[in-house]
Amino acid sequence: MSLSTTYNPAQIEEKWYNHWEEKRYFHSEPDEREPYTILIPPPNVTGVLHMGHMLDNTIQDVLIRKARMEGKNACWVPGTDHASIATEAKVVRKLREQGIKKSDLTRDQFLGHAWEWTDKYGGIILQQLRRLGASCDWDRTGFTMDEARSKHVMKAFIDLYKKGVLYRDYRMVNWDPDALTVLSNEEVLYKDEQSHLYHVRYKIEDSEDEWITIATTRPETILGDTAIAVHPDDERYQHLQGKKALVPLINRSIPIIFDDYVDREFGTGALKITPAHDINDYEIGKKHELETIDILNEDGSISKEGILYIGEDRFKARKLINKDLESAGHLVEIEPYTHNVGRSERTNAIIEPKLSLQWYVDMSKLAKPALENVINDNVEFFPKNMKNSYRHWMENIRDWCISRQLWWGHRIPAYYLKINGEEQIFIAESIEEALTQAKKTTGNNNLTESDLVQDEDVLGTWFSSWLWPISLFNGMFDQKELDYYYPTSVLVTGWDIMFLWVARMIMAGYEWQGDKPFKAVYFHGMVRDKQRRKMSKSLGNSPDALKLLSDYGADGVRFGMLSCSPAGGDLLFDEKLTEQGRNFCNKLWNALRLINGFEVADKTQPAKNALAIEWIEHKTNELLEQIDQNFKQYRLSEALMATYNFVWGDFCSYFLEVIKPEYKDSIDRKTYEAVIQAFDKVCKILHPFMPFITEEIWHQLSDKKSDLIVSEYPKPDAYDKEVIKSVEIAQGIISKVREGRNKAGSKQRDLLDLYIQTSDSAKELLSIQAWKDTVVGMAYLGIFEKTEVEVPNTISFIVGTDKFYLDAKQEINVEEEKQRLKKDLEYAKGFLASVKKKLSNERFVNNAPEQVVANERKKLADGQERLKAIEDSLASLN
RNA sequence: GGGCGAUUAACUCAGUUGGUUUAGAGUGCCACCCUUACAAGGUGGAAGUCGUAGGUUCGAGUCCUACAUUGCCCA
Repeated sequence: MSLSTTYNPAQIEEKWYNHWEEKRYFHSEPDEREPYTILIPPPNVTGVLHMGHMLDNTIQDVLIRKARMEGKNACWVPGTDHASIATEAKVVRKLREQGIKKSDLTRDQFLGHAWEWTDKYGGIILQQLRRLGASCDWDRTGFTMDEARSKHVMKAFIDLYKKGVLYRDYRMVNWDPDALTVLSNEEVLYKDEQSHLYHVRYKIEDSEDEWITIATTRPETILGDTAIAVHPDDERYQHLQGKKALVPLINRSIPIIFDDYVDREFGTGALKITPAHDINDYEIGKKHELETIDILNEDGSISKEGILYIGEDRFKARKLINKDLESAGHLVEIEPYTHNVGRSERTNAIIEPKLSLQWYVDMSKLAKPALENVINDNVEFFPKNMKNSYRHWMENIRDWCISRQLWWGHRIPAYYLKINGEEQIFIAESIEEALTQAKKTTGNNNLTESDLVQDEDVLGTWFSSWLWPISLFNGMFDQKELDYYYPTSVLVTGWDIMFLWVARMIMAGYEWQGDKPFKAVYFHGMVRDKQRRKMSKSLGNSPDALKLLSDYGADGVRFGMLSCSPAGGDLLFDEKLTEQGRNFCNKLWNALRLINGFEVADKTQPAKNALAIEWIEHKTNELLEQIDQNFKQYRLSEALMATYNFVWGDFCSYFLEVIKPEYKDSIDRKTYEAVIQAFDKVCKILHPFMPFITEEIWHQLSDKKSDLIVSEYPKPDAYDKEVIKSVEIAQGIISKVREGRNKAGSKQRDLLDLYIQTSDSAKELLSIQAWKDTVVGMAYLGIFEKTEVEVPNTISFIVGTDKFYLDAKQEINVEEEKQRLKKDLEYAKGFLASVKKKLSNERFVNNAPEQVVANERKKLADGQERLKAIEDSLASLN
């Protein structure tokens, strides 16, 4: 059989993914095995695969595949969320392109379009995850707006209402004028932005020419001013007690009030108060019983109450009012100013503080168990320091605004009955149920459904997402599956949604199941570009995920994503890393080509092969132990790098090179079988990280009845450090011979002679035939023998404490050799000095543990031996 | 303003309760090599006062304090 010299992933990946799916390896049903469960953080139903998804899902797939191989009942449940705001915005935009306005449609008509859109684009991302190799149980795919999940949302809402945890209140909220909805605090992103501070003077009422100057970043809100506030102790303004000022351009008379909220240092020390458009002003307004004038419409344009610029957008109005203020002589100064601006996470629109009536969840009770159980590690966070921000947020938690002024989502099951101008609320799953309640409460049996009006708003998407760990198993209606899978094993997600989602899932878990939703949370970093900028569409700095998969193969991309993703830290993505992954695949592929090309013969196994086999087994166990340690702490990138170094350095560069037969020669059967076995093990270890190529190699290596994906993951076994050490000495010698060869410019396969200075350890090493053969073979030596005396015209070096002489069969450059030895000498001396310093310190000898002191003594003895060897060599050159 | 972290080679990062021969890896860099699995490769090499200044200790990259630089979260 002949294989191409480079690995071609495309067909192989498709072949194996289809095979795995056909065999239903990804599907899970409860049984007697230990479950290992992961729930996908649902991506937006209309989203497409980007770098963040690839990282998040690669990690999940690694964990789930390893668990599956370890014999656990692995269940990875996929799904999507309906992304209220994002999806509605997309649908509205699409309709607008067709010349249809949302306001021209009925709610049902609009939802028809939205579902059509969802059916068309929904699930694309789930298809794309298959390309990555994600081994999800697709039969269990959930969607936050499907029937089962919707039932949970309704039940949760009704349940919370009955418990008195839900309430409706008129408050200052975060208004998104583009999406035309309120947002929760967590959906607003704050950032410093360049802007201007406008100094505007207001005339004092009934004065000739007396003014008071305020500073504002939002001059358009002047139209809604209902007071000017100054600090009670501010001497500049004492004379204005009881006076009034006139709002520029509209001449509304407003009081000058005194309140110690005002910061005397800021601007002019005088603050304009606009209760309808600033949260702090609102508080002051309430305190001083000021009038509240809302000058903005929902879309951010000026309302009738604004008097001027009616219908103009808030930013256009700002420009207009500046011009008018200036020409009327009110504008004193404009200074550049940087301030914190909140924008909508979804639409990027600048958030408008707005008074409105919304539904809230009282968080005080829900937060308590959610905080406790993270602090005491009942729910374990990785990395640990994430607990700090979690605690901080939880301890300062504010109530959760859950209503959204949208149509796409779960409509709030609240029905309002108006009698004599007074409103009564009935919370029920259906209007029939609400009517029954209404009749009962009012005693009026003549009420009909038309007397009730359902809330026009929907619930925010996170109100369905927080139920995900419960709703995916239908937990509120049937505990059977939930009892088996819940709590799930681990949640893998980015730290950016810790509050938005993770915290709330924990709350929901304790609220409805009385238990945590997952045992651990693994927070990974954000994917950034090399300049540490977050990858985003608008910056255009994000590589096309699907193109990467085509160019480098899924295994290569997975390697690239993982190898640079320390837990919690940012991930600086560089295409070079996927290239490294691709090259690694190629390395594996060529190891396969080598082994497949072996001609097997029934003959005696060379001793050096037996030693190499013993060694690779020990090294594999050493690796397995490291991997085990790393996985326990979710240090996936370290586990992968350890494996990479093992495969490339130990398995390919050393093991295969040692056992590789001479050109045209055959390999003995015993060695061949051991090589297959060792490579099989490599495939198993690597499979969770790089599933496709390992499955292919596994089958190409030998005839197998079953597939790698469901094979048994190797368990770490005890390993012999002595064997590893003796081979390390051999490797040290081989490396030094190569260095000498390089320096002398002799060809790699010219046989050179190597002598070892007689010593106890030298005798012992040379007495092991396998060991000696290894060195002779790998270093291409003619002679490898002991010597009592210094061998002239050779390159000398030290490995461990033994001294070697390499005869490169040509005149050595004495000066160069001297320089090199002098450098070694310096190092040895410096080393000895530091050891001596420690040992001559009485307090060290007396206080340090015995072992530490003994080790220092050994260092001293070894160091002295080496020093002498170098000095001897130098002397012989003179 | 409150809180949390970071600072180790040119770059990205390990360094696990202080002691494993004066610090490791990957990438990059330099030199030599189309050699018989692999040039998407091989062999070898150079490269770091562990942010600064103090302190604790027999011993500090590791612990403490201050400072500098920097990132993030919350207001």
